[in-house]
Amino acid sequence: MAHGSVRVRFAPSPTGLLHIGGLRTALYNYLFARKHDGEFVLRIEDTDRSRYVADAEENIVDALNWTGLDYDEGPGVGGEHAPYRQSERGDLYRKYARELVDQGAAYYAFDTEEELDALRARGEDGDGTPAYDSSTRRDMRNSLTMAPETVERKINEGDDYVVRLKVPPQRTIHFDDEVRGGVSFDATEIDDQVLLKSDGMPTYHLANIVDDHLMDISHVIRGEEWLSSTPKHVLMYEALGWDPPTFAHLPLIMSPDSSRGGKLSKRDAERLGIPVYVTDYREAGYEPDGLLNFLALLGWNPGTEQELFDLEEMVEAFSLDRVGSSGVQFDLDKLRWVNEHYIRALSVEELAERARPVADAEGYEVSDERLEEICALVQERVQVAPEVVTDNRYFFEDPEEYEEEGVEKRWTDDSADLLLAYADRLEALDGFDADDLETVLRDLADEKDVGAGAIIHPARLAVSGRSYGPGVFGLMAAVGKEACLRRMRRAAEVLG
RNA sequence: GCCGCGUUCGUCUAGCUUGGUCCAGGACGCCGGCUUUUCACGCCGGUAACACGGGUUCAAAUCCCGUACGCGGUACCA
Repeated sequence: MAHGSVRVRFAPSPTGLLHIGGLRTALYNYLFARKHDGEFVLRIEDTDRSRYVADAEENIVDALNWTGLDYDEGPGVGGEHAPYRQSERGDLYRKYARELVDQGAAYYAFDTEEELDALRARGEDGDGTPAYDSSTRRDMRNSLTMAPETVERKINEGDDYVVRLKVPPQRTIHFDDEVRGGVSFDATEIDDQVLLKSDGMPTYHLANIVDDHLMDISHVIRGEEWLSSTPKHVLMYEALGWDPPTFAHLPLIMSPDSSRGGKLSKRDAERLGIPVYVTDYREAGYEPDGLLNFLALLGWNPGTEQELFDLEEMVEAFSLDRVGSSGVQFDLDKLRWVNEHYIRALSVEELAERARPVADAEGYEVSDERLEEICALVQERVQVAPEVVTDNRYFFEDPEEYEEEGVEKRWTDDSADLLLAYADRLEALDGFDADDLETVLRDLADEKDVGAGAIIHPARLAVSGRSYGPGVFGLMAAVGKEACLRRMRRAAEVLG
């Protein structure tokens, strides 16, 4: 490695809410930095005024805070390379754009977007040669073809111009990628990229390399969509006489929809019920550590059979050479499975804290004590905290209907009588704890000479409306005496 | 179209550098069983893959070539 210390950056564009793929990129950068005792920098790439979204930066910061991916430098926390918003670093980019022009590695161009679009749209000319390719622009209106005085005059007169990278003809640009190995591009395939836009703002390409160099970034870890533009970046590093950082391009997160494929888009994800934004995961009640754990495994593997990691363990196990190179499909089931383990690791109090706002939002009045009792019962059967409430509504309200399949299978001719008898005995009971409920039921079953199941199943159906759930006795105790009696008697009546 | 990257169970993947120990291992999902005179958890078992075609070799998931397919890029967006 050419660099002494590791410095990486997460450089999102504030064009909207932070996407799940962005979080994974941040995670890998974070893991790599911590693993090598390096620094993790947050840089906001807000050079496109037209796509700027005011709240986006705050959302990005919130997401990083929520997941615990602490950055060492960035907006808000500062650092010796501040500022960390590209919109505040404009002069820097203009300076290096000029330097590139002075070195002959870039040039001023006066062609309008419309002219270029028209040329591109024309496709091939009659003789089969393309109307536009990488060499075409060399014959257009720019500082390569015009007299220096003319160029100077046009600029002084306020004509719109851009600065373009002058891609050298006939060259192969090669660079090494930590996850893909060697990658080569033929320079004739590379367009003369705009570096400085006519509004004076840099494009991603210029801003990116200037900042990565000035901020002393050692490793650029980003999504694969950047692989094709990396040769342009390499060319710029060369022209400026800078050492390029080490590159690592991560596989893209794809839509699990086999018929459509492609990058996981907002539309696809919504259609498939997959949350796209980090905010959505937070609202859905996923554990941040669980989300991170899942994301780490999406494109990386530790080389061992370990699947569950806390952040520290992930840091320890992480390495770029175990990052895969093919696109990965998002698997919601696996995320839920991972999250389930994080739910189990919670204390009952912690789970209740998470369930509280859900219960409140649903309008259920429940004491902390009882909510904890419920959490203890369902902790091992929910995958996401809100399900404590939303999948177990019978704790809060009488069931309105009874699961058809369960009734068919468990409700028999003698069920109503047994249930009524059970209810009567419970009514005479002083307390209402699970042990008593069980004793009474088993005694009754013995007397009536039936299996305990003959009462257990109907009781569950009556009290919860379902054929599955936590152990019946604990469940009934949590539901409470009054409600249990009411529900059993009603079921006896309704189901016969 | 062109350029680049990729292709092992439905999905995430191990294995590929240094060919044989792989009739390919793990995990999610799914199915079955055990346990529980209640659901689940747990445990046990099962299902299912080297994209295709040519080489090279005594031997190929592993090396080479080609094809197909997928994805990315091809913007004064990032």
